[in-house]
Amino acid sequence: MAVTLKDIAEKVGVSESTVSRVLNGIPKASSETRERILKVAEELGYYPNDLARSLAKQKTHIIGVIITDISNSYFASVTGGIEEIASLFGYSLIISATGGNENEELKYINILKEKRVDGIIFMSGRMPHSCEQALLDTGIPTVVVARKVKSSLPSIHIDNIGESYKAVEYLIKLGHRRIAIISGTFADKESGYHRLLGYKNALADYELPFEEELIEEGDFKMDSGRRAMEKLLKLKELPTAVFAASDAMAVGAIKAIKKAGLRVPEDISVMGFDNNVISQACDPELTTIGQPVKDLGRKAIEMLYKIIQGKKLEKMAIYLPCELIIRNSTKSLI
Amino acid sequence: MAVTLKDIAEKVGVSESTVSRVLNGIPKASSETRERILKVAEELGYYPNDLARSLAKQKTHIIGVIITDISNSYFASVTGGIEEIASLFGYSLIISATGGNENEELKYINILKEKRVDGIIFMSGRMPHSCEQALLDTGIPTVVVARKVKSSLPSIHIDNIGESYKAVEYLIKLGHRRIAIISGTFADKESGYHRLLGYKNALADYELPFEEELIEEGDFKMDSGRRAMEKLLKLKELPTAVFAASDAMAVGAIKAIKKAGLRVPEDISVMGFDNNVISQACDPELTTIGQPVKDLGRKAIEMLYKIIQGKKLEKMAIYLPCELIIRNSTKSLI
DNA sequence: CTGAAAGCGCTTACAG
DNA sequence: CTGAAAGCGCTTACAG
Repeated sequence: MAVTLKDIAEKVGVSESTVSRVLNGIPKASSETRERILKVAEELGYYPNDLARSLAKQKTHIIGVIITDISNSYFASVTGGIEEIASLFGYSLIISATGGNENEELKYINILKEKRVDGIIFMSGRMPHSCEQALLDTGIPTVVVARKVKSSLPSIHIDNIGESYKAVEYLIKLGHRRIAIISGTFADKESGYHRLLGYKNALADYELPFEEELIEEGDFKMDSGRRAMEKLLKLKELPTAVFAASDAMAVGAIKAIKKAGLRVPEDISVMGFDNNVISQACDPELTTIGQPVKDLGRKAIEMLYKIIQGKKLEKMAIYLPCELIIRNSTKSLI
Repeated sequence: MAVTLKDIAEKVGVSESTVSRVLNGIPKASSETRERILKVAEELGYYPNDLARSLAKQKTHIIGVIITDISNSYFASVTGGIEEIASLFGYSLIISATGGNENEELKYINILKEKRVDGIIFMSGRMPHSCEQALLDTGIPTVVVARKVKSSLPSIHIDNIGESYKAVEYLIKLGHRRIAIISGTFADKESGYHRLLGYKNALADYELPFEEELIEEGDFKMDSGRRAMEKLLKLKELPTAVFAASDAMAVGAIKAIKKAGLRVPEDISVMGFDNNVISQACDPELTTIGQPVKDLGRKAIEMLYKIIQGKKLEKMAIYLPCELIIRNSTKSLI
C-alpha cells in the first residue's frame, strides 16, 4: 500500500536501481530522468522504508540506551544530553528502563542486539559481571556511563572520590571541624562508597579525626536523609556541618534540622551533591556539587560515535569535572 | 558474520522454512529435527534479525514517542508510564525530543514514518495544525497526550479547567476571599489559559469579584513565579492566598513571600499544581493538585495498543482525574 | 549514465 | 510435517 521504489520506477519507466540512486543523490550529472523521478516521487508521496534500507546497509542509525528509570531526574538529564547530540548525528534512540533489575538489563541487551542497533549506551545503578559480558558479546559499540568496568568497554564518569573530597574540603576551609556525612548505600560502589571515601580522605589530609558516629548510610532519597539526620541530632556533640551524598538527602536533612528547632546554616551547615532541581527549591538553597549530567550524556554519545566510525578513542575512561556551587546552606565559622 | 537461519538450515540439513517455523514454535508435533534445530541454534548462538522479521511481517514492535524535552520531569514521568506498559506489551520505544519546535516535530514524525513504527504517542507544549495533519497523514495509529485535537485523533487529558477550579474552590472553602493566580502562559491553551479559566469559574460560582490586579502571567518556571509574586506583593491590599498553575511557580512565589518578610501560610497561603518532586522539597511543603503523570502515560499506550489491535476505542478523549493533595502551604482562615 | 541481478535475513501461502 | 518459491523494500557491485 505504501509507495515503493518499484512504483516510481514503473511510472517513470526506469529501473529501481536508477530511482534508488537518484533519490540518494548518487549520480553526478543530472539527467532529465532525474527530474522526472524526483517529481513522480513527490507526486506519489514516496518516503523510504528505513527497515529495508537498514537491512540492506547493515546499519540502523539507532542507538540503544539502557537506563534504570526514565522518570529519575539524573537518568532523564543524561539521556537528554544523549538525545541532543544523537539527533545531530542523525541517530534515533531506543530507550529501555530496567528498574535496575539484572534480568531486565540482560533482556534489553538482547532486544537491542536483535534490533541491530548501531551502538549501546549503558547506565545502571550497578554493573553486574553478566551485563558487562553480555554487552561485550553483542559485538556492538558500547559506552558505559558512571560505572567502573573491568573489561575493555569504554566509559565515562565523574570522579566521585575527588568531588566528594572537594565538598568536604570546602566545609573544612569554612572552619568546620566536626563534619558528618550522610552517605549513599555503601553497596553502590561509585556514588555510595566512593563518596564516603572522599570524605575520609579529606578528613585525613586535614588531620581531622574520623569518627564512626558521624557516618550515616542513606539510599540517596529524601526520607533517608531525614532519618539519618534525626539520628545525628541525637549525638551528644552535634556536627557543625553535614555533607549529604545527594541533594535529596540534603533536603531531608534540612527538614529534620528545622523540625528540631535548629537553623540552616546558622546552627548546622548542609551540603548536597548533584545540583538537581530540588537544590534550588528548598530553603535555604543548597550549596552542592554540580554534576555535569547533560555533558555526561553528550560525551557518551560522542565517544560512541567515534567507535562506530571506526576511530580510536584516546581514552577508554573519561572523567568529567563537577562544579562546586555555593549557595545558602553553608556558613563560615571563621 | 552473524548467524542466520540459513546457517542453521545447512548444518541441520533442512530448509530455512522449517528452521523458521521451529524457532517460532509453529509446528505442533515435535519431530526429532525440532530438537536438532534448537540445539544447533543454541550452539551457533543464533538470535533473530528483527529488521528482517519486521520487514517481512510489516510490523516493528516499536512505538515512537515525541516529546518536548526528556529532562523535563513532566515528560519524563509520562514517558516512564508509557515505558512501563510498552515493555509488558513487548514494544520498544523510540523517543525523540523536539524542544517544542514545530519543524523538529514534523521532522520526527517523518522519521517515525520511515522507521515504520507501529504507533506514535505525541506530546508537546502545543498542537500545531501542521503536526496534527502530519500525524493523520502517516496512517499510523496515534495517541495525543494532553493536547486538544481538532481531528479524529484519540487523546488523553486532565481536565485543566475543572482541576484548577478544584484548587481555587479549596482555597475558598478555607475562607479565602482575595485569591491571586499566577497563571502559565496564556498562549498555552490547556495548561495556561484553561487553568486561568477554572480560577475565573470558581470565583464566579462563589460570587467573588474577579480583579485584574490579582492575575499574573508566568511561564510555569520558578523564576517567573518569583517575579509574579513580587508584583503581587506591591498591591495595596494583599491577597490572602495565591494559586500558582505549577509547583515550580508556587515555589518561586513562596521564596518571594519569605524574602518580603512574610510567612507561608500564616500570612499568605500558596497552592501549586503538578505534585512533582519539588513540591515536597520546599518549605513549607506544597498543597497542590496531583497530576496522574504515570497514568497518563500508561493509559496513552493502552489506548494505542487497542488501536493497533484493530479494536474500537470506547472514547476518543479520555480524562484522568487529579488529586487534591493537602500539605502545609495553605491555611484556613475560618 | 543505467539495468539486471544478487543480496540483506526473515515469513508465509502453496504444494506435496 | 516439510520444501521451494516468492515476497518484504531497499542497496550495490558488475556489466554495458
